Amino acid sequence: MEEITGVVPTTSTPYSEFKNNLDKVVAIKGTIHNIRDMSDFAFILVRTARELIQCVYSPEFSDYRLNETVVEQAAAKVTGKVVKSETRDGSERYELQIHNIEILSSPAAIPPVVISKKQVTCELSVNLDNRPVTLRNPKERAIFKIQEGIQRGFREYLQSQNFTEIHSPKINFAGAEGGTNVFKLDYFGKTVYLAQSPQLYKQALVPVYERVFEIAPVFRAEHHDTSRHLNEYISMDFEMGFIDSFTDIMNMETGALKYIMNLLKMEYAPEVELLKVDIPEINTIPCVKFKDAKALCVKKLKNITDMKDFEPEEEAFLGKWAKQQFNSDFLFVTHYLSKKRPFYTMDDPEDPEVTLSFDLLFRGIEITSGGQRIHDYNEQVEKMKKMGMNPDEFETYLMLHKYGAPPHGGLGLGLERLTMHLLGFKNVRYATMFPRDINRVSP
RNA sequence: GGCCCUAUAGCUCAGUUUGGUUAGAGCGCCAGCCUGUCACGCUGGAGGUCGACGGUUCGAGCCCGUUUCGGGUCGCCA
Repeated sequence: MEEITGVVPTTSTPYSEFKNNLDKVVAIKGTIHNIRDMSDFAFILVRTARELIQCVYSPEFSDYRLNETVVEQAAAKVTGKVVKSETRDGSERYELQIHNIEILSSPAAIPPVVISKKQVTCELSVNLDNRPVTLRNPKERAIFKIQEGIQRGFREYLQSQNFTEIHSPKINFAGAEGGTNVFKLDYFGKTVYLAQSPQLYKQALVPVYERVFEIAPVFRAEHHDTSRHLNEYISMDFEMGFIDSFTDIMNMETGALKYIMNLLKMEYAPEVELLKVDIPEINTIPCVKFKDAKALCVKKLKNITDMKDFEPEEEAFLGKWAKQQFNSDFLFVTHYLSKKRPFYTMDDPEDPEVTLSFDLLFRGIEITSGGQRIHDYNEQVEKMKKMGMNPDEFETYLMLHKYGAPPHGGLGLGLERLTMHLLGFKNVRYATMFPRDINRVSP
């Protein structure tokens, strides 16, 4: 066995380590991604956790002789010397002169779709059917590395702001929020429901920890068959106490988004480059009141019928407007109508028709819903009655208010939707590793 | 769920004026060649119940009906 003289690159010390090992012998473990057989030599691209490393086989310096076991998708340990690549464009790159290849595992069949090219070219449903394989493609996996960066940024920023990370139960006895449909489940003979939001739990924890957040799946039994709906998705939620105004929540979100975008630029550069991600610049995010935004839409667009909410066309228009007017990819729309918001939303004391709530539009699509919550017990009970709900059914939830809650508020952010719009996809499923929708529960 | 579109090789798609012998291409796969590729290139080869069922016709990938799968769009929302 040849002596290893260099530092072995691992998933934590990847390709960038190469230049520190120039002319030294290292061993890398990875999957054979592509083989370009030239004449009496060959290029073998090895796929490691985050990049492709070019290895060169030639009888000149390889003790090993290529054989039929060296195939795409075989797991291998490749030993060799780190040298500078000959590149046509003169860019500085390094490669491995193969001394030896040890095959660690061999595939039983060739992949059903081509994953060794730059792009996976099959259609979405075929891609999803073959997810365990198609995700191996560098561009496909970069999507979910970016998604990891988004949730990591959300977590790190909130931790820096003294938020406590929580996990609320996903199996619940009460249907809780209502409005949208919940999945029913048999639970030892009782009917229980899958959580459609951590809302009630994160509010309950405000008097405990003051600031809490959760990144977790939520379940919606909606019969929507669209390019932006999932029946299970990752919700990034936070809730904070002792706020002076619901603008505190918007400021916190602005801070989190700034942090996330910066983190992507700094630590996810290979993926950002590979996917040509257009990372938005965020300074301050402009705000517009719902009724002003609606007036603008009515003025500029035809056939506006729903005066209580926005249609997709209106959101798209407001996105363009924010870009032109404020040079912002983001736009807060505030003071939504009381009747269109959930029962826990606080009404504006100056105008009870509207709420102290907001949505965040990103490039013309809604990604967040948030606002200030009712903290006074009697006020919450009254609002429930007004909305035709029975407060007795919400006894556990109302313990929050009954035994004292500070002024508070929070928001929920759909991780897949944010990923989708950041990467410019037309379908949320491209930004979902294993989507669960009305027709798909596998793989 | 409503409306519109589609289904041909493992994948992505052609299949023509008017239905007519053995249904084509690119990628992938297999074999051979190529001294630096980087979506390598070149030559050759294998690979098809034309989604399924029924109908019209001397004859259907093509026309008609039914059905299933897939895509788009709308209801709602993150």
